[in-house]
Amino acid sequence: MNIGEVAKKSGLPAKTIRYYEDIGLITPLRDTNGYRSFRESDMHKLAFLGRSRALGFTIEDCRNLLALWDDQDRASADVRAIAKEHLEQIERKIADLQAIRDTLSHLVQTCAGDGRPDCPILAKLEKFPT
Amino acid sequence: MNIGEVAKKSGLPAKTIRYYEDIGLITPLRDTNGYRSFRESDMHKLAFLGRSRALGFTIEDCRNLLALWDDQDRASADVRAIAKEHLEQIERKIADLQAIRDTLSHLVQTCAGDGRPDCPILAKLEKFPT
DNA sequence: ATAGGGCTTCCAGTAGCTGGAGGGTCAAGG
DNA sequence: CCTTGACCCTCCAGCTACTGGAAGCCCTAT
Repeated sequence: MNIGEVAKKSGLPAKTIRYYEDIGLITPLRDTNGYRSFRESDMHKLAFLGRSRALGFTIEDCRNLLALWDDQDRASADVRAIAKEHLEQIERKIADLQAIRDTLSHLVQTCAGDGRPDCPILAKLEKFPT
Repeated sequence: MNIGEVAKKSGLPAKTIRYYEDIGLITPLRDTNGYRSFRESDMHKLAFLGRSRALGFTIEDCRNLLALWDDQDRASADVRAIAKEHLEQIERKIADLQAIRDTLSHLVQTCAGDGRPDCPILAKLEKFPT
């Protein structure tokens, strides 16, 4: 399979696939003409990567998950630890964003949003104790 | 005021303050020895920037907010538009993260997390239709 | 032969800093 | 007067995870 086909099947841009090769996540073969030649197993890995990335795992997490995936003798605890740590990060991020959202939505609501210069948003940014 | 003092007062690292000067957000004076010399107005702007950034506004948003802040004749509608757009982005991001969190927390719950290789997390990453 | 599409590499840029090298400046203590 | 240590300076590189573009080869169809 050439990169175009793999890109279509996996949903990942060709650029991204080349990048994943660059950083050693996959190692497709090469045809005599220099074109990358993807096996089913490469395709499989790319799909795995696409899903992991869609769940917000970092590339390094993905690298580790991929290694665990390849290892038939892995302990599920290792996988779970990565996922749990990631989950906690996500939860922290959600909490942060919710706090921001609350502040911001309050500000947007109290701002007249008309032609006058008077603006509680700027007032808050000016004075709000961080 | 030297950069160290400003850093302490504003809570921003000196590196960041220099960076903000680099990209034209502030323009402190210079002493004869080459040291940056910050006025109260610079300090004030940095505090404004710190708060805007803490609310997740991009640097470009900050630049625009700062310009509006400086402009006594601004229309509050302009400020509100920036904040509202940002708020909507935040809300989208929260929704995305919540979806991820739900998937992930379900996976973490169903994974035994013991020494056995059997792992629903990897199974999901392998098969889940993106 | 030529046109098009697909493939290759390599370089640069994105956002918002952050770390470090290499060096000048200043105030206090010996 | 000299040294020490805490400042300050500039410039360059690196971080994440790609993305865009230039320059050029390959393959198929007409």
